[in-house]
Amino acid sequence: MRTRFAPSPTGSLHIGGLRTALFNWLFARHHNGAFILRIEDTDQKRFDPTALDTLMEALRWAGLQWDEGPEVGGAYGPYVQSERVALYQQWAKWLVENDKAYYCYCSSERLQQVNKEKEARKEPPGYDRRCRDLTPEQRAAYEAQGITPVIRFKMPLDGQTVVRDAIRGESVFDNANQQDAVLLKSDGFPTYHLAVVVDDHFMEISHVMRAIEWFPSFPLHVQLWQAFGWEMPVHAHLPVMLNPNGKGKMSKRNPPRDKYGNLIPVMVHDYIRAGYLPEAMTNFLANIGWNFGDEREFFTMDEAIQRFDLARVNPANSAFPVEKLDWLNGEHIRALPTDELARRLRTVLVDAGFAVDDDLLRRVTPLVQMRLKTLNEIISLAGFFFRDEFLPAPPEELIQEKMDAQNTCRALERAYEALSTLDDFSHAAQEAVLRPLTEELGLKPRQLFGALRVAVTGQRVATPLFETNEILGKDVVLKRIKTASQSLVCQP
RNA sequence: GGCCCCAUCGUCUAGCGGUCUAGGAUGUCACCCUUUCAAGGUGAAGACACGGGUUCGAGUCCCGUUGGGGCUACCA
Repeated sequence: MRTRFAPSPTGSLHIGGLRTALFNWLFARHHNGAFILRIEDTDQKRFDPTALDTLMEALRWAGLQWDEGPEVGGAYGPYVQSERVALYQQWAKWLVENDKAYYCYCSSERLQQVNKEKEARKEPPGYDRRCRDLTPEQRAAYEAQGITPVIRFKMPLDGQTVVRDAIRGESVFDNANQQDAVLLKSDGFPTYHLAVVVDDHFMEISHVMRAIEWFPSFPLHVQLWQAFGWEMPVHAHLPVMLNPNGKGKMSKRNPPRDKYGNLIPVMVHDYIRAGYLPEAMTNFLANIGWNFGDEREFFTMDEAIQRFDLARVNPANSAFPVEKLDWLNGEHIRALPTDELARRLRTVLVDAGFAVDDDLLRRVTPLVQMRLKTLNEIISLAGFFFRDEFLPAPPEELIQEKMDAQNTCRALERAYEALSTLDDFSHAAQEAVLRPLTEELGLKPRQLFGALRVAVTGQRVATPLFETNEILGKDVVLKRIKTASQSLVCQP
């Protein structure tokens, strides 16, 4: 079994592209086959020299290593279409010689004119096939004018094309509705239609899994395979991922938003930057349009490989379920060994400009592990551990529910006294003196501990108080409590 | 507009003629736990788009309607 992912390098990798790549990869791995990366860079106008690296980086991040393709090579190369142009030209010519295709000399101006007229007559747009049956004399006349022709496919004028998709079965298209598509452009480069058939054939691809957007050109491809007389691989068209509201497919134009109106990313790199785990991302994507087979939705890619099967691919399009991504990311964060999580958090902190003490990070990590939905949340939740300078909260933040400045100040002073007596500053030792203090002061634990948390961390929402204090150390903690109580101007 | 694809809780899905008074997950809400926030536990609300067939029997098969989506380039 051989599958391929064949993106065009026009920018960073689209999240939908990653899903397509993932399904191809899972299928190949399940069957112990090969997963091939092929670069479809036949559109010179949209060429972006940095895109290929970005694309490969995204695939590697997701763990989708390819067995053949750029950088790794393989027996069916080259794997970049711009390096295969001679092959496409050769086979385009073969089609012309065998009366399956023809040279077309029409200018794009004429094509536009034809479409304008068709539109006026309320006819569907399309080429009028003027060059389909040119005499040798007519051709010679055009050639004499120095016009570089394109090569168009001779689509059968009548009859039907039956296509077979592994996910939805057979569909029938009337040939009369089809176009004589351009196969070879006047710049000598192939269009997608020619290149995909030639490459899938010579690269011996056994299963083509691609986006449903290709379905309308499927009859053309089927006719091309037949014209060449080559055996066609199994084709499966994957459903599209729609915006979370179900309106239109995910794209940069038509930016997707979650139910609160927040923009959600479309590009893989934006998810990387946002602190999502590759384990979560692939797990999430595998659950869209495919399912594990039992009721589990949380699984590893090794487990998915064991079970991956085209029969469980759902033909229906789906809205992008963003909330599940956050949930799954949290689950994967919790499933990580603590030192591994620390390693990944380190990158986030360093990127945010913190000087990271690894010993400190190792102690903080267990406190945040069950609280993070994304790695980036470490900054807002526990960034205070790593900041050089302490940023105290405004004094009013110290005052808890049903308390006032006076009793808050008093409580902080009493806590200061209690903690300063401790030689052992472990969280257990702190709790042993602070919990009785709540009763003595007639406060609820949430009131006293809440005030202390704000005093010590500078935030209302933070890591658990005693464990946090233990890491910060007695000196720092006492100093911050004093600062806090002084900010409240207590009455004696 | 034309061609094509699709249709189960808000969302992702299970269901491949009888086991469906439709299962799971997420999200929402409530309660429990609780030092904040999480995590965890318990529970609640929540769907077979509609109309015809076929069949002893339809969420499951067929047709139509409606709705949604995709495509309609010398882009992929």
